[in-house]
Amino acid sequence: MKIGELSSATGVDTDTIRFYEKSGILQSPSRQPNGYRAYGAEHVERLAFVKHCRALDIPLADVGRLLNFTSSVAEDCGDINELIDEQIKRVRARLASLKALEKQLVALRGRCRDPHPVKECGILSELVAAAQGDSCACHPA
Amino acid sequence: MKIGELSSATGVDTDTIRFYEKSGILQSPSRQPNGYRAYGAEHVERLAFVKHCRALDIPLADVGRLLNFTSSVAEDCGDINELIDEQIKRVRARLASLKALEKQLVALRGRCRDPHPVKECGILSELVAAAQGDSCACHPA
DNA sequence: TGGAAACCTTGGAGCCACTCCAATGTCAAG
DNA sequence: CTTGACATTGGAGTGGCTCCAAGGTTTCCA
Repeated sequence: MKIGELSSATGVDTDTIRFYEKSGILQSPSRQPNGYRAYGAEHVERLAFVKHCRALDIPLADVGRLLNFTSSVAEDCGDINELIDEQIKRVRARLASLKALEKQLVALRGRCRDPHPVKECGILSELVAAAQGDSCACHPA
Repeated sequence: MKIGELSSATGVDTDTIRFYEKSGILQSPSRQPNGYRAYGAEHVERLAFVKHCRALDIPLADVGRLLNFTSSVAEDCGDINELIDEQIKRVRARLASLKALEKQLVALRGRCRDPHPVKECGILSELVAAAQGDSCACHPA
């Protein structure tokens, strides 16, 4: 199985596959006589695992740790729980800050309903006012 | 005003200030005889503007465009509205995908309530199953 | 006055997870 | 025999910083 075939089997770009290999997430496959990478079913599975984890936005370093777990004989999976819990925490923190951000942007946008001369643009004057230390619609006290 | 003073006046790191200068967001200030950067009130204001925009997660390139608007004589501010609207769109798209992601992670986490042997870990078997093409708790059909 | 600590300078590397590119080599179809 | 699709490598670019090393300058305190 060549890299392009692995790519279309998994939906992961060839560049990304090579990148994963270089960063140690995927083991280097054996080579065909012409130098082409030769993959097997186990690579498809491993790469699909990585892809699924990345779809969950799990950092590559943590994906590597999970891959180790799959072949480890560790006593219990407390570390796995912890890893996922941390991921949930990260996502929730980002969600909270994005929600706040959306509010701020909508408030800012509300300062300027229709196009008019730049000098009268509420958005720009909000931003300038904020820069001058005044209170602003987007970041109310 | 030295770079450290500008930094504490605005709460922007000195490295970041130099980075902004290098990327053309802030103009190069004049220099003191000893080579130190010499800033004035206008720099404080401009940098505070940038900081505020960045707090709104507006990309640096767009911040640059906004800075141009503040000193431009453009006819109307339609471009500004558009820029902010795009930013809102980006934030909302990211919000939606993060919400989905949170659901998926929580579902995944639910597969493993308490620590137990790795072989029985619901999280890991979910991820492996997903990698094998089976349906998974985190990405239901 | 001396010496330490705190500042400043530059250039460059590192972060994350890719993504794109150029130059070159290999192979299958028509 | 050519064309096109694939493969290889190494390296640069993305965004927005952040950190570092190796040096120069200034400030503070005993």
